[in-house]
Amino acid sequence: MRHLRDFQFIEGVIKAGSIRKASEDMNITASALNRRINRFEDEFGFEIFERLPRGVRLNPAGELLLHHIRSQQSDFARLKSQVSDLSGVRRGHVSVACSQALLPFFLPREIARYRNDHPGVTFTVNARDRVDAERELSEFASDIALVFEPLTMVDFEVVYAIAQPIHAVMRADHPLADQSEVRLRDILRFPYVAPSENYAVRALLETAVRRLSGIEIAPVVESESFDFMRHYGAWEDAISFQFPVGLNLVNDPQLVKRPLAKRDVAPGNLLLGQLRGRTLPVASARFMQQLMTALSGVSDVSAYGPK
Amino acid sequence: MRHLRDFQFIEGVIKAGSIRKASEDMNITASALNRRINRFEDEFGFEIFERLPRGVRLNPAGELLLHHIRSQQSDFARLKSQVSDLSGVRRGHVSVACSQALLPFFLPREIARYRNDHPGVTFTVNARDRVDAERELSEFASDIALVFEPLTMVDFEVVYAIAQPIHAVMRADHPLADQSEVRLRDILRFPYVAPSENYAVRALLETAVRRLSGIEIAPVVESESFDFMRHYGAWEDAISFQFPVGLNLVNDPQLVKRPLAKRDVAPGNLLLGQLRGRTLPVASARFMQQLMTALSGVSDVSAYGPK
DNA sequence: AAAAGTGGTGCACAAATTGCATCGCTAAAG
DNA sequence: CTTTAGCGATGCAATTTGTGCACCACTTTT
Repeated sequence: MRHLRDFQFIEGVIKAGSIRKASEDMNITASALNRRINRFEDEFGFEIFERLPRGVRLNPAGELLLHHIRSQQSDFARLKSQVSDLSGVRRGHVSVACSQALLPFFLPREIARYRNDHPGVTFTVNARDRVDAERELSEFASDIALVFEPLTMVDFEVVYAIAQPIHAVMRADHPLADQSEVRLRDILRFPYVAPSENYAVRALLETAVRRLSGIEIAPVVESESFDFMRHYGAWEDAISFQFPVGLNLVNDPQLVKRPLAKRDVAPGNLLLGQLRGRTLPVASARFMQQLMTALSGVSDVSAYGPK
Repeated sequence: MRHLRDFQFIEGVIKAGSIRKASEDMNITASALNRRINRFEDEFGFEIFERLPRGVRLNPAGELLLHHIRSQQSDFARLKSQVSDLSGVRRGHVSVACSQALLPFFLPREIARYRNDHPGVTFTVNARDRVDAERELSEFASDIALVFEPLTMVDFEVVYAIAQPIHAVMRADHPLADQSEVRLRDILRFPYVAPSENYAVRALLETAVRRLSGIEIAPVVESESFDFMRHYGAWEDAISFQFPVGLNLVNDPQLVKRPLAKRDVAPGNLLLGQLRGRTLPVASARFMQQLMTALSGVSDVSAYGPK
């Protein structure tokens, strides 16, 4: 849209760090771009960039303006989504930032189901840790976040929350597999893999283990990739940890999952949220509705695994 | 601002009802204006006007767009207010829609006090009944509303509420003046003036009187102007009705106010509010804060009258 | 049937925007 | 200490964009 061009240029300059670099990215001369910026600052009444010898950087007023730009672009997208909604076809784009655990099974299923009803809606899905997810919300880079135990929570408006006990995933012939729930002490005697420090599973395990004096967490393999850890089980008979929403073991009869005893490890909270106070586009709001109902009937998800 | 020009033209066309009429108002040719509109619709992807033989009118998509325009203009004003706020001087503009009762005394005092601290802030004050006040909020024509008993309340977010018992205002030598509170039955035997039907005072009186079978409200003078009614007391010894926030009798020793008995007439609610979900500009938000503290210490206001 | 509205369009002209060359400046490199 | 490379700003000509005028097709009112 025409009236957003200045804003797009400003965003380009911010990202590039200098007017000249930005001009190369955006098919415009540095001189023209420079004048656009200057003219905008004139009309706006305030400078928004600090001029440094090596380029430009936003000043505090510019930070406020940047947030306004992001917010306005998102508003405009919502407007178009609303308009196309009332002209019959449901169009739009939904962007989700989520924990890795939801990538292999839960989100693909839900998105496919949504797109089955509304083929005009497209999706962006990105794995983000709980800090980055919130940052993306506040930068309007994502509409919806679905993460375990977010940390700061100032801009994160929780729409739906569900407790998820950590499950131990192991081979069906594992010595612990015949117990309906497993104790943390017992697990730590066997080889196990665990995610690295900034993931919720690991944090919950750490706090739980801290109560067992003299024991430390010592995974045989530590990784940031849940995908990798899941596949690792095919090669060594090691226990891994997962939240049940991320699991679909019906296709893999060799693996079973067992909940950790609640008195040992606190359950994690899976939080569905958005930017505080923001009104989502139609498509995103509806998809969030669907996620809520899917999560509230999450026993269905568990049903895919052994009872 | 440059990027809002299209929006301003669109607003002009909406107000004028036809492109040609709008073009006369806005120093532009009908042909140029027409092309701006068409180009905008092209880029927007949807028509926003219905073309009628006698002009143009918004279609549903246009209504949504109009709301977006209003919201964006207000957002932009807030942004500028925030920016000038961080550059030291507090500037801005506050627009208030309020009940008539607050015009003579309460609001002038509060605005003067605010402007004493922040001379850069300007004000718009308009008397609006409780329906129009809410409409103005949702059209972004007013930032703050301060009214008695608003009706629809869907877009009206109540920020602060305070109960106001109706007071009877009479001459100091009136037969009822020696009572600390007056009964409705007694008042109705004397001449009295009352506001017309769509004001909260009248509505509360009507519902109260309806419980006294066989009696009807019969004011000797009925008016929409509280100002007129207050002055009328100088000419005829008649009782009038007012909320205490609107009264400052310290300058008029000839008049006294007495509360109506609570068991006779329900107190009215004075509601301070804004558009639901809106983030107000800095100046408006601070002024609303001041109003809240002023209202919470409203016993000070009553102290201006006789105890 | 005529008149007075309306929105839409081709064309010449005016205005705003852009690209190029260049300046003055500062920090990093030699 | 000088040199160099990169930065933002600016004057001027070229070009793109927007505007005004005259006019069309159409509908309602007179």
